[in-house]
Amino acid sequence: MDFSELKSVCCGCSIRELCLPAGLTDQEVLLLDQHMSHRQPVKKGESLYRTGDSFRSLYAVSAGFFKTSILHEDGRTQVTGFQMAGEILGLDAISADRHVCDAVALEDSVVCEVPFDRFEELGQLMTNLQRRFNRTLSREIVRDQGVMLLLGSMRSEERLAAFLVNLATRFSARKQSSSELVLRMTREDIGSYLGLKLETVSRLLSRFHDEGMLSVRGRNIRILDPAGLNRLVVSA
Amino acid sequence: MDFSELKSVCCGCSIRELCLPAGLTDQEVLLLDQHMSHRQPVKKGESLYRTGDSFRSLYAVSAGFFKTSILHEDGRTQVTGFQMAGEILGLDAISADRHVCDAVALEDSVVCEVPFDRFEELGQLMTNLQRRFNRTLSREIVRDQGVMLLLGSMRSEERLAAFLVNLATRFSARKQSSSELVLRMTREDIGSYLGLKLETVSRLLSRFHDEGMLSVRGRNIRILDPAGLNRLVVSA
DNA sequence: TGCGCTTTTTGACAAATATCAAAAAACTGC
DNA sequence: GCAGTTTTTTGATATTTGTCAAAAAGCGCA
Repeated sequence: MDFSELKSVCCGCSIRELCLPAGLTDQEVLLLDQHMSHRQPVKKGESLYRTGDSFRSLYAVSAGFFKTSILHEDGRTQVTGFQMAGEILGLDAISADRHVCDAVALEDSVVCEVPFDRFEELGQLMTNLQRRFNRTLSREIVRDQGVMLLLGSMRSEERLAAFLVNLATRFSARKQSSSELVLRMTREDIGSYLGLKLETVSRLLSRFHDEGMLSVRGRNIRILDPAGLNRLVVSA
Repeated sequence: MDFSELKSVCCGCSIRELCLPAGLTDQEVLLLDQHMSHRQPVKKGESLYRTGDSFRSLYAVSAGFFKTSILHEDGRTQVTGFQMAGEILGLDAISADRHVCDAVALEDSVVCEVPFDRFEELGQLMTNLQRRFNRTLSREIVRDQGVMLLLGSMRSEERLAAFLVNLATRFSARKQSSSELVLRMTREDIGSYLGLKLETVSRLLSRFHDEGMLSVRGRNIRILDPAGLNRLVVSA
């Protein structure tokens, strides 16, 4: 997808995404978006924000793909998530009015920027909006705890299987194929997210391939045996 | 501390804790607490709530100590956190109106229960309250991401050191000794939280003890070399 | 198209952590 | 204070994952 195409993709989406599943009408959403949100392209490799930046806005990903990562003093980094269209960036910055992670586009992307002070004002006026937003924040907590489970009690093959199943599920929720994945991140990014070294990720992908569970060609992955993958996640 | 003592400890604390650092006056807090929150003792070993319970209230820990854990289908569990006086339980349940973890008291404890529907109404009326609460939720996200960093990129000794430093810091913020820790959880709980086996936790404690960094007598731990511990966390 | 850089794969080996087992210590209820 | 249970410690060994290295594949750009 090239950049000029992306510019026409974005719709009145940011408020909707911040508060989905919404109780607002389409007209309300559209109205709000027009007044509050600002579409913004981010090129592959660029940072949307960096650790330490002061916090002004949340961002809804309209198109593209991001990763977020935190830095340890000694230079090690931990990828904390991958965000695709319809997902929100910046929730962790509300806490201290300062971004505490880096958000980097892994492909040419578009975000809708929502100034947080105006969003908060609006929440005061619209009960429903605020309620949805509380849920959005809580959902992120639940997601993070799922990652803790993954990192704290799964073995490497289960982690990778869970990661692939999760990606496939999110793609299919966005009406993209759930068996044909194009990874936007490196093996190192995946490894960081899963608490594994890149070589381990590579070996596991090769093994899943050899076992007929996946077809792996670089970053193009086809899931051949979804049930088998799921079995690894649930029981193995 | 026995139970009858605990009953006299709780003050008008729940709203304050939900929204600290607060912009409300003491009188406001007291007023709100009297109308909205309900003090409740929880005996050691009892569950405050369980996975699947429907969500009605948040809880501020007034006194005592809790752990939260999530269950994997196959019976494995992952401890997601330990909560002490002044900390909040239940934020993850807002997402789906249902608790997604178990909260168990690790000693006789007291919580302040805050019915969430009434709290939300109040947030609509008091801008400041809602703003504080957004931050509280975001702070939990940041905390969880810190655990991801710990689980995803630290080695066992760094994890344990980070855990001890974190506990000590939280105790001292509550004006308790930061060098004299009485662990309320088992080695297995610690291991689950840190993504390690209980034997590994035990061995590491013994090693820190032998190296003169800690004095370990069962669950009584004295930190003899805080700087050494910190060095492990930051750079090792 | 081809050159240089980054990413990925694979192998051999090393290190970290888990597993299994058994004894010691601590706690619980009476 | 004692008997039974749970928790903790420690040792010997196994397994998993990481480290180092080198070649292959893929990608960006002149």
